[in-house]
Amino acid sequence: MNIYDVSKKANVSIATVSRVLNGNPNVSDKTRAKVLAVMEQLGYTPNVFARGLGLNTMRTIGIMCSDSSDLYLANAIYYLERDLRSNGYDAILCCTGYELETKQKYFDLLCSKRVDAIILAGSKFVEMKPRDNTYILDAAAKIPIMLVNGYLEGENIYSTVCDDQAAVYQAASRLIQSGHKKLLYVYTSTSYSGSNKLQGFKNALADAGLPLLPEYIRQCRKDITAAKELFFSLKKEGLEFDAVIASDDSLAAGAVKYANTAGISIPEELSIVGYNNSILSLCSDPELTSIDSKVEALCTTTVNTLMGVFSGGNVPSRTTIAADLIKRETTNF
Amino acid sequence: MNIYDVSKKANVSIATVSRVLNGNPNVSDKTRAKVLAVMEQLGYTPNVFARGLGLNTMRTIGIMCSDSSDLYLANAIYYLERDLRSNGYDAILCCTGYELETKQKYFDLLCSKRVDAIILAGSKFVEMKPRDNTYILDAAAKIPIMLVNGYLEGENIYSTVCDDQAAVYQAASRLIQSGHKKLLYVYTSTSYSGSNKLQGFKNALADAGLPLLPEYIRQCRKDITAAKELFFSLKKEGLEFDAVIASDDSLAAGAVKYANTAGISIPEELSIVGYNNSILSLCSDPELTSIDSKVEALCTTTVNTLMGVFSGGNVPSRTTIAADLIKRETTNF
DNA sequence: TTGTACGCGTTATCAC
DNA sequence: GTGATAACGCGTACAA
Repeated sequence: MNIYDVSKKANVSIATVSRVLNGNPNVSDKTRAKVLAVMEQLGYTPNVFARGLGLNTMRTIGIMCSDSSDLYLANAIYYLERDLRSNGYDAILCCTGYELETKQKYFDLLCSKRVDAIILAGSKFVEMKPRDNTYILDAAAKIPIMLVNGYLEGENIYSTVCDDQAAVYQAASRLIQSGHKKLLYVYTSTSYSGSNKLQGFKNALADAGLPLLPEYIRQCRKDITAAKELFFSLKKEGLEFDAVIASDDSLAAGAVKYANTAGISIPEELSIVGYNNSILSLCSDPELTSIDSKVEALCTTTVNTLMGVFSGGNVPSRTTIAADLIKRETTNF
Repeated sequence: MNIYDVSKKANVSIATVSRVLNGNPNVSDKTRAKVLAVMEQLGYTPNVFARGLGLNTMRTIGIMCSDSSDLYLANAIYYLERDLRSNGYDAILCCTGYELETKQKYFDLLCSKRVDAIILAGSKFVEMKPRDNTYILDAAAKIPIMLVNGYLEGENIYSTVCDDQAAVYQAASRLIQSGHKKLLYVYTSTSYSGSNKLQGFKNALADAGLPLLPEYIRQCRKDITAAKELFFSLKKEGLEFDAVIASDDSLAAGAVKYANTAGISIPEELSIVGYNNSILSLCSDPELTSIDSKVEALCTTTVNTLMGVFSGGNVPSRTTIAADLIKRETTNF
């Protein structure tokens, strides 16, 4: 079942069939109707491989993420796929894990699959050492590379980021304004996004004239139980804190469980702010005040930018989107 | 940059290059080394479209799910992609939403993309009315259809399911044995998986000689807050219950929040069992006893079965995997 | 062990 | 407005 069968049955050439297929206006209405009827009758579908061979594109985008079961990334993938599809593109998903070597390997793999672009979801792809990013720059020589909530400068590389720094700055400032003096910042990673959040925290303290004490900045695995234990051990250390800002809801959820267990009242004795406005912020009791990092907007913008790149438009290499502070029960502002 | 360039530079024919490419043993070591060197030097990658055109396969599997940001499905997608890739297959992701019409549309779309098989993740694809499933049966005439935690009988259709019925039966029986008399069952949907769970509940009551009261079987949106409100309204109705079995952790999490708010002690006054052993079971306080539906095993088995189908092996059209009851803090067994 | 020639199903470029 | 034909790049009989 191919274009020849259709052309034969419709008494036209394959060129005409192809024209009908691709909406070329240079076909008479009569011929078009005839061809369409035959296609319908034969249940003909064009072969995407042959088409890909000629056009050298399959209208397919590679999406890379470290772990599609991560709450944030799962949402990102959902929105990316949805928006790509509504633009007529398929998404090939590729979960790379966290090691540089496998990330590079999968990157090459996607390139060799002739995807039309690669979207890097999450801030885990840009490495600290510039030379560890050359594989991305190399790929950008061939196809557009889109970063969702990550930033890398380079030709044919486009970033859409959330203004994490401003968001954390705002949250910390709010806490300080409402009387908190001992803010604890807990974070999971030092990625692009992670270091921006931390910077926002530092700036807020500085602008409020509060001291920046290293023991009030702690790292923790992205794990509710691990976070809970961290807070208990901090308490044991004798560290006093009246507010927690977490770089991820899971850590904030751990803080809630810690406070509930230790008999510390929220938000009277301890205020807590999470990040990502995930399902965990609704599952926690009391519910988490959390920073909404606007995944959907980030993804939609990324896809729109990509479409702009395809159509040769002049698109910004970097777009920043403001976060939202969602107030719930773990803060009194 | 194609196979001709390589053959020219290596002074061999394209056939030889092709043989090297595909690991054909009929090439002398010397020639092979020469060709490989040239490939390396030119940075040559075979064109997948041309290859796909000849072989009529791109080693790509379509994964369909209703919503990739759903906790359960996000995990399923992760494992499916991982296992497919380790078998040398790519995964095209397709989130269909919940409407039959769009599901059908995306199904056709994937078929027209000439994927080698379609994996249906989650039990939301098999409809109650048999005629609403004909689109799946039709597709199965062309390519294998794999169901993850859903069941449909038909040629070239393979199901891997979790024994939900036995799992709920066991949980309910345990609750009854430990002295509970008024078990409330809350569920989200009446899919294949959903009706099995319910049947397990009914059987447990029957085998224990307890009455089956319709007011003790309630439906609720998959939403923590909605669930919490449901329990409050049931209490207001005057319904008494000493145990809750939920078809999803989100409903169980709602039950925990209800009990905490209403001052009901867990598990002394109210025992709660969730389903899926998701992150919510760890976020709840106390942590949820939950049924682990073994997503990873389900996915691995699905992919293995699919590989069996491809290699022409005799594979079972239906595989059942036992669930695990993970005991935590919301039950006293 | 190696090479030649054709088929795969499109799209695009001509000529008419 | 339509038709013939040449790419597109690879796999693979078949021949040597």
